Amino acid sequence: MLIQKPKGTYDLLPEKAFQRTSIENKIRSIFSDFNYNEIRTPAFEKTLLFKRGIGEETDIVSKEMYSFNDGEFTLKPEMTAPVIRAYLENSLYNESPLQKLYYISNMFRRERPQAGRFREFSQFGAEAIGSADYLVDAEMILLADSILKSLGIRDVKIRINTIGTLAEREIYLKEFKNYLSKYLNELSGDSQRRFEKNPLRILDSKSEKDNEILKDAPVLYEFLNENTKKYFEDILSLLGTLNVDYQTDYKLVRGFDYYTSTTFEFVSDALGAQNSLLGGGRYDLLTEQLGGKPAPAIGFAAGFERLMMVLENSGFNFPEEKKLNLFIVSMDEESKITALKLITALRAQNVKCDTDYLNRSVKSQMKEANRMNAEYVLVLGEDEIRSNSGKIKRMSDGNETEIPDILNINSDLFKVS
RNA sequence: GCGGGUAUAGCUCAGUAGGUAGAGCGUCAGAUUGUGGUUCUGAAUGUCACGGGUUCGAUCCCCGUUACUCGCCCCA
Repeated sequence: MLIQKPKGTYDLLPEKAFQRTSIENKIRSIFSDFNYNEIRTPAFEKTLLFKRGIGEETDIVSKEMYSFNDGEFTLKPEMTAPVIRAYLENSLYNESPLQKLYYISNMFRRERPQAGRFREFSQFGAEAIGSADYLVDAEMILLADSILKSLGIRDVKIRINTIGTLAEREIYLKEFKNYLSKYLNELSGDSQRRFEKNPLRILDSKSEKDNEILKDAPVLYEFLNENTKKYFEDILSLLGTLNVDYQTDYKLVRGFDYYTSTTFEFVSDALGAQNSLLGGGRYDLLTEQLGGKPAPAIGFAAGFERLMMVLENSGFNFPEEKKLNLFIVSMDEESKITALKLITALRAQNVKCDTDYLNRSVKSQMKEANRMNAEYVLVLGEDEIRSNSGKIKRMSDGNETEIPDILNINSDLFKVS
């Protein structure tokens, strides 16, 4: 019995891996344009970091983490807490009061896999730490939007909301739970459970009946004070000025404990049930929760697998691997050795070339060259070795060019295209 | 953790009203022996997911298991 990959993981075979890498590079260049710098953190952290950061009660921490060494360490299930940990541990605030960081990294959650959801998955995201200016909120949304736009993605909707301060939310939750308690028996089983654990999440329930009940529920926005509202309105008007197409959604909340005030989400219909492509928000209290000095911060994270799904569904024109410039067909021991010498010299001049290693017939080697999409083929045999001359054949039209001194072939021949 | 669907060649999938399997694509070889893409000819490859039951006989029917997949939950 062959050993199979673990549930919820996947292999990226060469074609897909190349596509993936080229999309990554595109994303990096946008981050760079926005003056965000890459940060890399360990694949695993102390489990305590996630308990404190994400919240002990969340599903992720309570039942989806890959922990080991008697629970001391955990494969990272998300990036914000590790980035903030690194920020605090390395005192990045001493280098510059505003840190603009991005990452592209793998993460791990032991969830039930489904479309767009894996156990080892990849996210790209950004964190801006150190400023409570609403301009940073706007820039963050602009950054996320620019990345998707640069990839030609048009059919995403931007939803934005504010969930206010902790104090404001407490007052609201009291009212909200008071309202819901009248309908508790009518709520879906999931929402009845959420009522105790995380009542805010009832707001984005998928149940129709829940949504019927929510129609007349108190609205969080109305419980926010003037400062909070103004901050939010300032972001919205700025986004309007910048021609960002968004919708406010007063029911948009976030799953993790560390979020405060601004929240946003980019959703796509091309994704199926897991339609959230990107999500983020402000988390002004996280640095303190992790035992560091106060620092207001905002960030977003986007699912890489889901992004690739959207691109594939939208017929995205993925770049292709560079063509093989030259394939050398060899026929005997001596020509094989000469071929290897020759391609070694050419490779040193950045010519992408290869030769046969399976002692195949000339015909099969030609087929192989064709399969590799080689631009030119050179056949090396006894005659060519003896005379140190031969012909390179251009595969697109079969034209052959006389090469007088094979051993010192001019690499410029292959540089065009 | 809960529910639905699926499991046959490397890939996409047929099929047998129960008699141990096929196609297309791909791979390999050949079409007078040193030249590809087209065409033609030929070949290899499957414990028909695994275990049990019914049966003279199961890839097909029944039960169980596992894997994959979609959805709930959760989240990006």
